[in-house]
Amino acid sequence: MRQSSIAAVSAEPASSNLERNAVDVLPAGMLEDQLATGRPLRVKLGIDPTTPDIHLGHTVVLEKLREFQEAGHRVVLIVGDFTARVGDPSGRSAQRPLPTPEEIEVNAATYQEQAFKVLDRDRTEVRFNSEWLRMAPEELLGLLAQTTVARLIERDDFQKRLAAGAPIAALELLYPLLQGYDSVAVEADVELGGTDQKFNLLFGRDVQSAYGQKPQSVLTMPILVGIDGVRKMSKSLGNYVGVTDEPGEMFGKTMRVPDTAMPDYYRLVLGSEPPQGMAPNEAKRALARGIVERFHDAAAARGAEEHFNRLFVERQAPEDVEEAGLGPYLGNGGETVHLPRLMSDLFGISSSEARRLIEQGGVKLDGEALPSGSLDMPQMALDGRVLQVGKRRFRRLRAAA
RNA sequence: GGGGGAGUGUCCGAGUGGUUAAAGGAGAUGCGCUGUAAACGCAUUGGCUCUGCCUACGCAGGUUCGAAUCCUGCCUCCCCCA
Repeated sequence: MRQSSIAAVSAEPASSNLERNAVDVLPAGMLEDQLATGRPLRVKLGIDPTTPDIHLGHTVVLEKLREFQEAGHRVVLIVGDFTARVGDPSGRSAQRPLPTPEEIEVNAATYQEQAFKVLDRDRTEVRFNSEWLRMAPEELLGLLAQTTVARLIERDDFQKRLAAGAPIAALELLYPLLQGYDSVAVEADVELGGTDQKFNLLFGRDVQSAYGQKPQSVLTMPILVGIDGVRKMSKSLGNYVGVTDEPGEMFGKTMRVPDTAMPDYYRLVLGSEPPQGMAPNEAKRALARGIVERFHDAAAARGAEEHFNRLFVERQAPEDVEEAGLGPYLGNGGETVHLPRLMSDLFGISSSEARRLIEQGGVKLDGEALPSGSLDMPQMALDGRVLQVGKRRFRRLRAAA
């Protein structure tokens, strides 16, 4: 059901460069008129710091903001430290647990830093919306008086929930009003967001009107699918590539993207057309290199690919493997090591899971699978060898001194 | 204020007294294969001092030889009427 909102990117050339890849630019013609005035526009984006990291899904909109900056406009980045405590109902079929104030504070700090991996700091104004949303109750009543319940629940997310008999928290109803008030507070000319933000963005126009401002225009960008190739990229689904992920991790996660989702990644993350006539494997490698280069650098991209080849093509252990002493795991009077306990300690898996992995041939010593039932191994047979658990977990073992 | 209904493993979701660690699906993991951590196929998927033991079906008690399934209280949520 959420799939329908993950719009495929049109390859058609847009009328304006800034409208490239956009799904909606509303109201029709307004942005063009605004641009035609030659006046620098105030372009707003709000991000609620509900999770600690920005991922590639966020960068789709950030890249678009960057283009506005390059065209001479000013970006107003709103860190939704207040709205994070309300919870954006966009695209949700149930209310999600809200982050604590402490989490919000921590996330807000990392968000700004990470956003500047894409945005030009000098042309960005960062504002926290608690600045104006922590308003007097009388003012809040004034804001609430600007709309009706019918208007608030007409959004698709709520209609679906109502039809399914799912709960809608009263708090969630407030969200579009607050986000709209952000636009009033910063006097936004344009607001950007993902397609799932369409309702909120348009609602902001009404709020601005109610406060005697000229309503903003609205531009929505496609939602990037996660590395599962199906659902929206999101931290909570675990299908994301974070902008601060290590190069090797970033490369590997990108290689995991299904071939079918590659064109979207090319267009939305790298801003280029997918290469024609290239073998899928090569095309994906080029994509992965491009992404690592974008968020780290060229050397990191090369290193990440080498690392990838080593692990997944040559099936070898990485160059530098972390060491682990066997001392704490000795049993039988210091003779043997109980592998499940060792593995559970080193890799944070349960010892039952470790046993299963051994049974299934997923545990290797210097590249050779351990026979099933290898639960206790003599310490001397392990010393100096590389223990591999699954595809990606390695440790070089050292006997106790 | 009144009436009705629901809470199951990471998630969704069967199961209404007896081989039930609990169908099925998703996700995840492992193996095989390979052009990739793609796709496809197979397998695994509560924990542990592991041929056995412990814990588990919202929480706390109770009935019973035996309960996720019955009873009581509590908590949370949903719907309808007002």
